[in-house]
Amino acid sequence: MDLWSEDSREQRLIHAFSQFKKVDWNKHTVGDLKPSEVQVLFCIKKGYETVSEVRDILRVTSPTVTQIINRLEEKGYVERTVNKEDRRSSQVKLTDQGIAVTVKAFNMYVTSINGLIDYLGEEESEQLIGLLDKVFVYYKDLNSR
Amino acid sequence: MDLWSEDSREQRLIHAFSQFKKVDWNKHTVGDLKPSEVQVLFCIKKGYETVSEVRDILRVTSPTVTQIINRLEEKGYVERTVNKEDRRSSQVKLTDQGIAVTVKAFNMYVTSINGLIDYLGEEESEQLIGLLDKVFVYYKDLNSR
DNA sequence: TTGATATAGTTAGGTTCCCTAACTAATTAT
DNA sequence: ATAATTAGTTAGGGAACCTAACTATATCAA
Repeated sequence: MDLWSEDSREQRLIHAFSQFKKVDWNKHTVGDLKPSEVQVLFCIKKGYETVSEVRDILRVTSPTVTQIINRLEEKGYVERTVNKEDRRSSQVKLTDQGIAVTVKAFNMYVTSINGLIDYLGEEESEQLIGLLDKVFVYYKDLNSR
Repeated sequence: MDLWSEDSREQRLIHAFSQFKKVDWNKHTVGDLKPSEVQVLFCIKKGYETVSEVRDILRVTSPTVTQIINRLEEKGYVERTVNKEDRRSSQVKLTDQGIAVTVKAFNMYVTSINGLIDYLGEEESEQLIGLLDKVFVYYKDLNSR
């Protein structure tokens, strides 16, 4: 099989990856929230409350998280309070408004994702999750060497 | 199952998607080429030679392609010539230097992807391609309604 | 205990990739 | 012939990231 052929497994995988990256499964605008802001709100809603925690869950850098939280604070969706035990770190909490908008966003995401899950079926959905994780782990290990 | 639980299928899929988007399977720098430039070079190497064709294959807009090609032209990797049959459209061709760098980039990409294919095995690789395409098609249809 | 090192977070500035709006020039349809 | 369409371009901007350099606090080690 000629590697330059569009049908080689390598090419198909490269193409599938590129295409998939462009899928805007998370591009529903929820009010004034950008997708990255929604992701951070989800993290906080789940109970991760410091910049470091959010950074590790989302696998981005601290400045990225700081800046997203700055915007969320300006919009009145979160509040920072200094941790009494360790004054270097701050606890980020959702405001009432923040909770409302997060729940709203979450419902939209779940509805959308459920459409996909219905389309794929239970078995293929699980397969997909497993494979995506596996790919992620492979590249993570590759880069940390 | 509580939807807010990290273990709900919805949450796991949302998380898997976010993580996967961050995988930098295409972040090997090849000389002075950015990943987007590599993708365009691959298209041209495959024989797509107008802005419109590249745009449709990569599913971006014309200005995006134009600007990438501008940079590739500055770097001496491609050349534009006006199409005699339709003077609105231009044919983009690789220079000798362009061919060399494209082949080099392609070899790097294939080597990297083959690492993944080995890791997943033949069956799972095909499953992955199939599932990614399926997701892509689902969202494409969803958006065109 | 104090001085070095590590950790949490921030600010500033930059890169990449992508977009829309507004445009030119050429072609096709009425 | 003129209106509409198509191909491509330029200009400007936004989203999501990053690194470098910084402040402030905490911990470790001599």
